[in-house]
Amino acid sequence: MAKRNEEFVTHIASRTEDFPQWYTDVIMKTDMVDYSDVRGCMVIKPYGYAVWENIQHELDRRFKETGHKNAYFPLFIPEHLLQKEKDHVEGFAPEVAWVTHGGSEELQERLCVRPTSETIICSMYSRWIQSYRDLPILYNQWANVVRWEKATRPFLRTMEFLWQEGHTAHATSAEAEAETMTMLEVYRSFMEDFLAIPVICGRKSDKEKFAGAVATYTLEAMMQDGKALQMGTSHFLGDHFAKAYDITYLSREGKLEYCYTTSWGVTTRMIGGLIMTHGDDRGLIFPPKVAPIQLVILPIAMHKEGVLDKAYELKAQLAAAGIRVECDDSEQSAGWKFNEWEMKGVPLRLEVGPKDIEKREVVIVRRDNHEKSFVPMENLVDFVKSMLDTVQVALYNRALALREARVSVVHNTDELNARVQDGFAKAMWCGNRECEDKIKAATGATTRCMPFNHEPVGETCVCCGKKATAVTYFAKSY
RNA sequence: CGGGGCGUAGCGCAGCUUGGUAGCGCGUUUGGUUCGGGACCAAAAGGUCGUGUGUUCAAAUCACAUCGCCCCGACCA
Repeated sequence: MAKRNEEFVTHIASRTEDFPQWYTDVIMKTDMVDYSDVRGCMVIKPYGYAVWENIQHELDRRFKETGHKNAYFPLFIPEHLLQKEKDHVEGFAPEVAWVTHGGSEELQERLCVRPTSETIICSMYSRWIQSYRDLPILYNQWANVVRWEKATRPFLRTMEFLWQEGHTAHATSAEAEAETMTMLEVYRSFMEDFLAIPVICGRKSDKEKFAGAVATYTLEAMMQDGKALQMGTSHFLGDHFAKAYDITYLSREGKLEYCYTTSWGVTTRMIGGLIMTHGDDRGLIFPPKVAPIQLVILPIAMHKEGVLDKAYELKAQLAAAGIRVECDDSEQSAGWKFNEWEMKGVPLRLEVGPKDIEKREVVIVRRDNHEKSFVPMENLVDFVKSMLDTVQVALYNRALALREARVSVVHNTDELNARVQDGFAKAMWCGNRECEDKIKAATGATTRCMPFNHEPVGETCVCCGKKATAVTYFAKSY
């Protein structure tokens, strides 16, 4: 019956032959999203939104563990507030949506729909912060933002998207820098442990950094087509915003000082990263920790005496153990269900039929490698728990191996150009914008980041041959 | 914003070159047999061919315009 499967996979494009088409096919056919009547905006359907909810719960827990509190700021920002930080407004102005009318009346001052909230939040911080005793302020908000993008793709770039944005204010530069690094590490461990996506952490070039930041730190992941996806960023804003928005405090010594601020965010784009990191030609593969459904029960010959009852009993047992489990008792053939749930990326499948009930066992099949186990019913919960952990780790290791196979050190632009066709080039760079632009024009690749604690891989710039200052990753990116 | 592709039943598509009764597959509905890798038989429902204007006795088909979507590039935390 292998032939049937080949017919099935023609329903979604092959990811090696047409990766973009594969991506679109998979998210549409698994019912994660739908296009809407608004250009560039998507509907996140329940199966997709469940992934976001799992991400939110886990990140929110980690934010609170590191001392942050949630708040909510307005969607609208008056134009005069946006104008105050020069680099920031220059960076965002081209993609801002404006509200000009309330009902039929024209507004005296236009309102911007937030593309990010530094401006409105900093203006509030300037009111709330008077003394060193008010610091630090460690707030986060879960919100939607709007950026008027010209080209969009579901999850990866949409005009409206969901995210969290942390905004903190500190007494000293060192404290704010430490916060920037703390949150980068929160993101790194979340992405690697929870999403099973290996990331490369490092600093962005001046060209690529956040508009208005002193320094931007990023987490870069490699997708299966070798392109980079920026999974999240953490910004050290120095005193730029504090000066623009007049956030000052009276120090212990009685001196008026400017604050130092940070901001950090991750978005629904991570869901796109999840899909493009783990999926295969049969569809999605979710790491167990983030999977909307961790195990699906498929009753075989379910109209035979006792099969459905046993399936429901096993479901209750697994649910009671905290496993996200579903039982598919719909009127479809078993074969159809196998393919459907594989496409939807459920990490484990449990088959139970008359033969199994007789032997007091069930069949468990892994989504990632199709390995089949026969498990005695009395060991079920323990087996499933440990198998979910095994799959979680296996997916991370597979993604890491794939990335390592496609990263290499390059010493000239020809090598760099060849490498970035399907992977990351690691090279020395002089740090000058001219070389960065030249490489972009010649190869389509941009600087992704300058990683921490990497040994130099040479002494001269891959482009100009002058003295190099930093190890840098170059790649084509989303 | 540039280049390419596409809008026909819920979904995927054919039909357009050479104008003349709206087609196929999947899904859906009804009944029956099935069920361990996308089952089978029988019957049925489902369409202002993206939109507008024009050419014509006649337009899904030709022309012009327009809207939308997808991919590549440019641009972009």
